[in-house]
Amino acid sequence: MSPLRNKRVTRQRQLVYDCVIDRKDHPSANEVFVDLQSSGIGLATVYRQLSAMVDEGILKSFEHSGQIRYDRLVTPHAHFVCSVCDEIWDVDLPKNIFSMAPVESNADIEELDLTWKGICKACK
Amino acid sequence: MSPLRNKRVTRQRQLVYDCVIDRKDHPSANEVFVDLQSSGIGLATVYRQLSAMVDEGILKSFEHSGQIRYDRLVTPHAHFVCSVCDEIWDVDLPKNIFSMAPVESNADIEELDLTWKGICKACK
DNA sequence: TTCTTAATGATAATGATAATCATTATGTTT
DNA sequence: AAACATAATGATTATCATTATCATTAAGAA
Repeated sequence: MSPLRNKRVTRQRQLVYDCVIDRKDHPSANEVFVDLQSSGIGLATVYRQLSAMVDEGILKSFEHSGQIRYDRLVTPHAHFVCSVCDEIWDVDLPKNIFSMAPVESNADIEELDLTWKGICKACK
Repeated sequence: MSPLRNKRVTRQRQLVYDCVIDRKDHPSANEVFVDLQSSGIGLATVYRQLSAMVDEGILKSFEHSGQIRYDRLVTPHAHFVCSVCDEIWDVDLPKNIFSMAPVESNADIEELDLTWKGICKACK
């Protein structure tokens, strides 16, 4: 998926998109901004482009320790977070998880957030 | 579980605890503060007591649309969030969910966060 | 009752994100 | 290629949630 989407392709939009794709992790807006410092991009533009791309379905986002993290992987998946180093990994959802939706809700499930927490291999 | 726990039992601690227990929902610190306005409690004290109670295991917390929500239910459970009215319900975890931990993580799972999202019965 | 010190409350500080607005530059039209 | 309409940008300010500071207060022990 390209960073186009009936939007103007500005130099800044391309920079933000490429940064998230290249990093392969789950950066915050500020981390993207720091990476792109030398380009002279403005912080507000980084925030705007990231949230625009989430609205367009090009990126996903989730909350993590008080800030929004961005994810280049937009297909359904879960996360594993190490409670020691705080690193985040994309992991598979349990098979058939969507069939395990709670009956209490009595509602159609649109999406889910699943985050596993533990100590990663490296920290153990 | 009482709000004791080798801490001094102040009037404010009791007020904060009772408020969360009585509300039966998932209030933010500010919502607790508003409820207790007439008592003259300070906002900082509400924040301090809530996070202290989480540390002590008396309450649980989770992030929701940019703020910390507090939960009187401390046993493992999931949440259902309505994408229309933004209300939150406690729901059961899928059976044996802990046995479905991702092999990729190669780690012991300490806990998990699971939030289902959809449109609730009332909003449909 | 006195004493020790944890807890409080008022307030300032911080950090993340959103809003504002004059300026710039993209994509289209001529 | 030049002009145009307007979306996007960047500098800045504002907002919101939360944390830190510190003088004062009040639990709970002596």
